[in-house]
Amino acid sequence: MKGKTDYNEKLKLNGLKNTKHRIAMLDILDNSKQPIAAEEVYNRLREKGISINLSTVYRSLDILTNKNLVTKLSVVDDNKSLFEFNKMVHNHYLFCRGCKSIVAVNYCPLEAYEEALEQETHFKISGHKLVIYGFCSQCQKRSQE
Amino acid sequence: MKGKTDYNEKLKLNGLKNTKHRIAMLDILDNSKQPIAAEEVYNRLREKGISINLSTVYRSLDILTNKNLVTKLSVVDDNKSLFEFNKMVHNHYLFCRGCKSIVAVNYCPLEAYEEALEQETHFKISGHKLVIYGFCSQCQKRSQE
DNA sequence: GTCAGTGCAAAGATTTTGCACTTTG
DNA sequence: CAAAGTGCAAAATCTTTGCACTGAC
Repeated sequence: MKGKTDYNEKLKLNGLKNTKHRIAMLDILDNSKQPIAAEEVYNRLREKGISINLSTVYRSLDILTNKNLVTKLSVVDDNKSLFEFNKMVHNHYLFCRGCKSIVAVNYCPLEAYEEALEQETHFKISGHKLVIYGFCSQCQKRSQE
Repeated sequence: MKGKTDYNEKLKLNGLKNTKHRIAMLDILDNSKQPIAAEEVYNRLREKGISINLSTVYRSLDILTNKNLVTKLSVVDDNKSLFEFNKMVHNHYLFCRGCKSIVAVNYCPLEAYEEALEQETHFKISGHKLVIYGFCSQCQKRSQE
């Protein structure tokens, strides 16, 4: 468990004020096993006893995303944006079409690929999002029964 | 330019009726250089002089997606779903954060990666979506001026 | 004639915005 | 105190749904 001071500093470094809302949001995202939607962030704040408005959650997530403290992600099959703490560790996702759970995967095979693409297309590549779809082992079992 | 008969057959093969709406939709998607949103499909239908309702567009896109004639895609920075004709050629996308244009890229470096992942995670992988973000050469020039 | 497909209007879901008030630095 | 952050209500945007009508096979 990380100290609140860390979040405190991250905010300061990015020219943002230290409000209990934002610290709690970073804490929630940092300790979430999966990327979560704005409304889920909102619910978890409430569970922690923090009263906040949903529009504030959206606004803050937007700002945190722009400052790169948080990463925004979207998944087909689900018309909403998901957010996660930017751990500065590049990773990807396995999305289970059955139970809709998301698992992060660390290894990324795309670096060489991106270099080749830059040369070929003259794009200046800034990043990528990879989501892999399938069925987790539990959902496979379930469907066999 | 493909004959309408092709779309005709694709629909029939999937147990769908041949309506001018759907044939025109497949034609539009097939000849679009980029994945497009439902509303854009709707607009292009109108331009062709085909009167249709937006909800019908959504419903049909949904059905065509389920039948795998069409592929659904989502891009961060844009809270709507995009659709494209399923050319049965596996590809990926370069998304320009500047002009929001999308370019398809044919080569896919992920096959070996997926096999390794299946073994490691016991997921049954059914596919993936990869979007690479950056700035196209025109937008790079523009920002230097 | 039957069932899939469609139009229309209405509702649902997610996200954004304007404005007045509050809090942080 | 100034600027950033927030709450609230309202709107904007995207998508889905119920029901009655139409068209394909």
